[in-house]
Amino acid sequence: MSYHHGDLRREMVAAAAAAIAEQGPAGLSLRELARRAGVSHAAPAHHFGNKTGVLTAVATEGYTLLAAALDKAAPDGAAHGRQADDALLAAGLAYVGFAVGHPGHFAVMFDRLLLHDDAGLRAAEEKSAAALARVASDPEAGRAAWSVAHGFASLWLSGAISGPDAVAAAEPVLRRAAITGGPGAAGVSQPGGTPGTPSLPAPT
Amino acid sequence: MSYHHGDLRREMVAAAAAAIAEQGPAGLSLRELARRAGVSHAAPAHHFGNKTGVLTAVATEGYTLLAAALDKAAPDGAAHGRQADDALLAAGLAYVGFAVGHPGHFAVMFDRLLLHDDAGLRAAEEKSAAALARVASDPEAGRAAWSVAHGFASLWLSGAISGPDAVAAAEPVLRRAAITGGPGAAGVSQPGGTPGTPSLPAPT
DNA sequence: CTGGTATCTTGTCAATGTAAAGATCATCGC
DNA sequence: GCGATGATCTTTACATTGACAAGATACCAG
Repeated sequence: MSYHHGDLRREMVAAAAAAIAEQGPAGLSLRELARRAGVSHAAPAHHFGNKTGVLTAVATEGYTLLAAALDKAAPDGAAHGRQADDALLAAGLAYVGFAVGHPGHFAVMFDRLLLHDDAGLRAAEEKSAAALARVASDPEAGRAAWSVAHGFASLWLSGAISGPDAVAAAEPVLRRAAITGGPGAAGVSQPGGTPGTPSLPAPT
Repeated sequence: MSYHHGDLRREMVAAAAAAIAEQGPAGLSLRELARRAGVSHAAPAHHFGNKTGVLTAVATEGYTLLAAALDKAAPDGAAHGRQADDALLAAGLAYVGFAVGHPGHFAVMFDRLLLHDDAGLRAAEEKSAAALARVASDPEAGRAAWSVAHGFASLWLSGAISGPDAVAAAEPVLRRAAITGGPGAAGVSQPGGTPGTPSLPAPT
């Protein structure tokens, strides 16, 4: 084998995501990864530092993919006017579709013990946070929609909710948990709610 | 050191839940557990078989605790009539409260690779499923409410949503994602139908 | 008291993550 | 062309872990 593999990093991220999808983050073995790529057992360490680095790389790719999926499902202009709720629903379905389509990435993205000071991860996180904010009328509505979609996706991936098609099963649920129009719109909005908190992980 | 510890199994489940809360399921070390309990490194294997067995035991305890929390928050009689939505909200808040109060248990409960054929686990799962079904008007409403609460709790524990108090922060979100009354009720921009009429009473 | 069983220990092994130090290659200045 | 420099990968080594087998100890029924 030649020394330079050429595209080892990218290939390892993909292999890691696949392995995580099958056996969870704990079942990921750096040596197994190296074996499948045909390189020595210490090769991954060079690209990712350590195991957490691999998970961080997978999560970074995940946030980028998620941002793209959200943008595609609910393009910029659609977030205003009467179709705002439609856009939010479309984004929610795209969120679920991303989660079941990339279970390995999804399983890692919300892990508390990632390298949250990694610049690439932060940038990717902000991309998807921006995509979410773009379809939500206000931060609180964003959190609500995010919670529904994230919860359904998590429960589906864990097997707690099952069926033939995740997105099809999610649609009535997302409609049921209807996100009410805006702040102070129908529904029970809060007097003097605290608008403030950011929507992405702060370094705990 | 006397041979019989007395209450080793219970103590280890508690220690495991604490360790998982800090370092995640992957960071759990059976040998470290044994060390802290002052027993030999092979003692855990006798009680739990293997590492997955420990996680299964923690999850079982988690489901039991969750069922108790749900029952306490929304007792049996409250699920009918006009207070049905109140009961659902109370159950949702109790769900979030349980998750942030027992992060170690919660982190393991929805792991796909548990020993799902364990009799104790199955029984505990069904207890909490029954508690959920008791407060939901129909299965689909149950899935919707479950998704919202589960999603918010997961995002909170991951740090994606943060603030001073989880349950207080969850309340407006759960209200926002208002569970509409019955099957076929209004949702997000249903064609022609009555617009979403939130049925939750305003906070006093 | 005795046999049996549950509980725990000791010894061992392969696999893993991580680190240090060396080998190979690619690229750029000259 | 060519040598230096840095990136990529290997080799070697070590501590830790999960799992297994076999033995020691404590409790309990008869």
